Amino acid sequence: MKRDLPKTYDPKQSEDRIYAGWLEKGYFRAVPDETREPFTIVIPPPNITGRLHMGHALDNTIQDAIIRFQRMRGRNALWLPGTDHAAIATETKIVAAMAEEGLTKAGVGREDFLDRAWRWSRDYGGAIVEQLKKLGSSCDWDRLRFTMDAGLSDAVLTVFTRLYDKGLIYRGERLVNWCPRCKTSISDAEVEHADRETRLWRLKYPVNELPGEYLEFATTRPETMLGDTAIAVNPEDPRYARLLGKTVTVPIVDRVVPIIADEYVDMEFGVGVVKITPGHDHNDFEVGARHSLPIINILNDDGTLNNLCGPEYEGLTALAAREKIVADFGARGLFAGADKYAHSVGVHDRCGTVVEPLLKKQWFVRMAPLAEPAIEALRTGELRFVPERFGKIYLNWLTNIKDWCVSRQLWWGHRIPAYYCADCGHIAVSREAAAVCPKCGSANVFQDPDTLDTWFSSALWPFSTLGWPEETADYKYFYPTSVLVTSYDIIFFWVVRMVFSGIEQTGRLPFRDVLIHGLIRDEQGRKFSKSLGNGVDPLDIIDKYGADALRYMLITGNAAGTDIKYSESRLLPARNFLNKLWNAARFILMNSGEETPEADVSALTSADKWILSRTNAAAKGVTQNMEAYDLGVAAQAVNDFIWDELCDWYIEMVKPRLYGADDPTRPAAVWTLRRALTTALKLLHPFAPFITEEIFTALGSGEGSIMTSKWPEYDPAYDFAEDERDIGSVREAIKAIRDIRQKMGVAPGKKIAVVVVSGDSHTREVFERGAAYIVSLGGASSFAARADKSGIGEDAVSAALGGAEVYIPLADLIDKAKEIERLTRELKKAEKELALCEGKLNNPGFSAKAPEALIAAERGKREKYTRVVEQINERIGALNG
RNA sequence: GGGAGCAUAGCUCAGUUGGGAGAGCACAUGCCUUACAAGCAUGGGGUCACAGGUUCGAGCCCUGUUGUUCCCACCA
Repeated sequence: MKRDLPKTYDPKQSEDRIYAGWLEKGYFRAVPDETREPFTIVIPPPNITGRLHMGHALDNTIQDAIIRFQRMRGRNALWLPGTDHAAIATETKIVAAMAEEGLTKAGVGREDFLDRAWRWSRDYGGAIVEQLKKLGSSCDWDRLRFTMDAGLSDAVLTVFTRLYDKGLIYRGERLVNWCPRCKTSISDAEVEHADRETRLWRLKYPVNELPGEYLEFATTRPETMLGDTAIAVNPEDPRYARLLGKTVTVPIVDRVVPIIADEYVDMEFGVGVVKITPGHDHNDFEVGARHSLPIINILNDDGTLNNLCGPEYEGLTALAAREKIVADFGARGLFAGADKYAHSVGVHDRCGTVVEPLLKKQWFVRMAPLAEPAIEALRTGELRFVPERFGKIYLNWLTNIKDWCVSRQLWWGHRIPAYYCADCGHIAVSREAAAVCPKCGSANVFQDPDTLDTWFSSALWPFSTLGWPEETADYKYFYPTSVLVTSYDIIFFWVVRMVFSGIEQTGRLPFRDVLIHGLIRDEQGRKFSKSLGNGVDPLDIIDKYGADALRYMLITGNAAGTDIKYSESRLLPARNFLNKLWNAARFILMNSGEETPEADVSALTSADKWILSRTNAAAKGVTQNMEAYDLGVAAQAVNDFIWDELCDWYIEMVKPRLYGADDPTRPAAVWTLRRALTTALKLLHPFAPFITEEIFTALGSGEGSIMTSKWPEYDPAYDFAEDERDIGSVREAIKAIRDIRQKMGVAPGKKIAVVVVSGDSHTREVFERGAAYIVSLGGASSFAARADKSGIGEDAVSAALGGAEVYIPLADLIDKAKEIERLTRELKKAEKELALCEGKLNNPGFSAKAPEALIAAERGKREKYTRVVEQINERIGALNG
């Protein structure tokens, strides 16, 4: 296999085999070891609702790159995988699947439904694990966790009861966001706002104390008037001062309600009058609380009107009721008009249904005391976001936080451990099911039917996965974790909740660093979504280009926290780069033979020292960037090193030495090639694990797997600054030769002489590449000796010295070329200015009408730039001469 | 209303102690040169959105303006 590598790299031949090998060797496994420092990442658990998408591929590529880097650096690296039960998302999917069989939740019952949900979670959870493996993820699969595992559920119970005992969880009747389709409450974070085109209706209520007078108001939701318990104006509003304290009658339900004054009413908006419906609007609820207004709920759980609305309205949908109300008002002469109006409405992020504020008894987490230490952690710098700006978003949200509604009217999830006594009404919250009421002894107790918000369990993920609340060895050793990697869209949902849960429950931050990445979008910048049909399956891409190419594409050309516009064309440069590496490896294997020359610094040529020094620099740069989480810059640095320096320069330079089988410097070249390549492979391994392993094995370094090999650190023994400068000079010289030919007007075929500071193979390199003659720093004899050694030949030497057209020391040459370049730019600029003022002066309208001062100024400019152009031309001429 | 981004080559984007304006793709020219045409060599292409300021020096720091994206809140 060593010699017969194919011309193009085929990932399919390698990836599955290599991954199986890693698994077999147990390289992903991590166990506590007090002699080593841990490095821990917990995976953001994917939802078991379906297959992984490109966003997951990005998220997990970043994590794998970091964990592989740390593992190679000697840390005891654990990447803990798992999946999330995704309560509402999964339940919605299962309900939809059941509907196709003609089944409903109520029809099959709770137990049967949960059976289906468990089957679902096993099927999809398994598929997700397979996808992660295809990507090359080096997770410790023995530790695979699921948010509904026994251990994790136990953690949920512990946290819920603890918070309850501390008074941080309470049950209360509040306006919650109610999804009439999913028939559950949802948290504020689950409500999205969407712009809708609607109408602003103007309606009137008769004022009871002043017959014939009406109070006009505006509303976007006429149907809620059935639940009105007041009508409000601004206390400062002179138009309505005389009406305060009087009452109006709400028609249809014939309810007499007061006219009240409240700051909340904006005098500028509409006619400055608002109907107050405390049962169906958050602002109205607060107004109602201030004025002790009754609260009337007019809706059923499915969003239709209930029996408080009278027989004509009961059962109607809100939309149907709206039309009927408007018609009714019209019939009573209480309709004052309607205007087109665009405003935003809250919709459920999972199903897009318009959310109804409804009065419900729900469980809440008291946020103020929990938010405080989470805010403090960021302020003190103990918690760090990368990039930093996401810290501001985190703070902004935490400082405005409201209590978190955690109960959901769903079956799939962690059931709330609250037990109600049907006889005395006592509520007991405990880890164990209560058989009898602890207060009255009645056996007539039942558990709360609701479950917890899915984020309640994910909030515990960094420690519940490690065995907490037990003080396990894993928990003690691997917690707190090192870095959390996720996208910015779940900072509110998840990151914040992990932070305050970690602080509250474990007394420590769950992680120090939070690395935030962006979202993957399509070529038009749109999110991937089912409805747009623009989704891409990472597995298809892996099948076509290989996992390495996908990973490499996702990492490069992107800074942390910014979105990536995905297009398949971005895979090509990644694939091409990996193929370049593949062929460099082929070349080295073809030429290295069986021998493994020892390192002997004295035998190394300048070129060898140069690439070793550059290798060293690459290792240093990549390491620094990896530590700073600048993965894109790190990957680019590896790319530049491999392609530009190793392939385009060193391999080209070293070819003559390799082709001459008895060249005395050949072993040094082979040794250097292998060392440079090996280092490059290691630096690339976090991003492209498969191809690097394949080549590493083929090289037969004796280090075993690249996964467990030692990360290349900066090594002062291979820092050859002088040789770096030398080759740098050669490279400059080659570029300069072309420059000087063009810019100094050396005729084609004419010879130029260039001084370089170095000898042997570089001289030859300059000679061949530049198609020019070269004199080295030591003068004629030195050049002759070196030219002879490098095989240029005596004829060429004499030609170089005798027939040179131009002779300039290298440093001057470079400076001069740059100076000429600069002058040329200035010349262009001056010529442009000159043309501009000449254009003005030649314009007859300008000379006739413009003020004299302006014309004089333009003349001055013309004179100035004419002189400047002249001067620059002179200087360029002098340099060329 | 509050907040955070973005604006750099035709396209997609990198670019932190402030000093060289860059990469990939595309384009042009010449090459199947014994690792690689998924390649090599060379080249053209820039008002770093605009206007000020600080500085010896600004793509980068400060102020303002314009355009654009996203997040949060939301006036019936």
